[in-house]
Amino acid sequence: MHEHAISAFAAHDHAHCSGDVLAQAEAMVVAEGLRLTPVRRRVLEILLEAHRALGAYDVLNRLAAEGFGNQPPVVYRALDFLVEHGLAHRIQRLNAFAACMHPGTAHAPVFLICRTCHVVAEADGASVGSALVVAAGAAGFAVERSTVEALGLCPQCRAVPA
Amino acid sequence: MHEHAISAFAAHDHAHCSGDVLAQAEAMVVAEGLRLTPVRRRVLEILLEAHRALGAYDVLNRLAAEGFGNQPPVVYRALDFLVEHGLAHRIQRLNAFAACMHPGTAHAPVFLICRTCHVVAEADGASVGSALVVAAGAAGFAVERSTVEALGLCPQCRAVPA
DNA sequence: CTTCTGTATGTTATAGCATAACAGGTCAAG
DNA sequence: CTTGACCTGTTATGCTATAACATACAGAAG
Repeated sequence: MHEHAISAFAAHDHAHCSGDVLAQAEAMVVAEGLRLTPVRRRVLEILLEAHRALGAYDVLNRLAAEGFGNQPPVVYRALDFLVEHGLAHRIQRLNAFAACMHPGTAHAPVFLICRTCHVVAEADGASVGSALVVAAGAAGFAVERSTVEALGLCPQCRAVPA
Repeated sequence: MHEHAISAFAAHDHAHCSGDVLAQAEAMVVAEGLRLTPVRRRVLEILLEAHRALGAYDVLNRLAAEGFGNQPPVVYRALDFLVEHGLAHRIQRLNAFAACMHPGTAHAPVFLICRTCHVVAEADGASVGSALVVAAGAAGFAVERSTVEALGLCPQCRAVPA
């Protein structure tokens, strides 16, 4: 599981990884008795194809161009569904959404956002999460959900300074 | 420095802690050759008085009621200044802003947001930050800024379940 | 096969958050 | 007293998100 962030930054076959994730998503949705409807599926595909975080309206524009509804609630509902069931994540810092790269796996994701190329990678946040629980516990605070996002430079952009 | 989160949740004299922080802020601003103008100072005071996260328009409404400009850029510029210089923090999850409770101190803040009473406390995030740097480093990512926010229950709200 | 029911989608309207661009004022340095 | 830097004010607009209601559709019950 440690190689996800690395592979997200490395050159790779997007069509292939998207296909894998989509297959996992379908299996997971069926297993839970949920429905990956055309709109939801297409939104997930759009996020997977983009392979970076997209704003809700970016997704909406693509949906509309394909004959789906072109009003905000259409895309927000689909995004809410995906986020709710762990198939996508919301990137608070960007007011944007990104496909989850390993759905079904329990994870406390950490997002690494490159300020140059805008790629968003998902890293294993288990150690960060436990440090957070400890720090919060010292204040008597019970953590239920957490958001951890880092802004910086990805390996490629570090290697090629602007 | 470990007691900040605790004191933020505990009952205390807001006027007193606000005054302290404001004095620290003034000293810090002078030391750096910056200007804590009336609008900026008033915005900071408003955040300190509220003692929780406020939306930009909440702050703007109070400003406007006191004769300052009543257009969004007025408050956003003041908030940007405060955030830029560490006198306030942006809470991404809430699209809101909170005064920094110990300006001048280098810190990687972690925010603890109570989902019931909406109080926001700032905890020491040093351990969380270093875990984050390690996790990101494994992916070759260089962290420059990070956002760590936890949603959950504060001590008071845990004690008195709804 | 039809009706019922829950869920999903479509649509209208509006609310909330944020910034670009330009105009005018203040103040200290030269 | 002019210049230049910075701050404030204002207009206008754009982006993000949701409430509320109407329609459609699939599967279960009869």
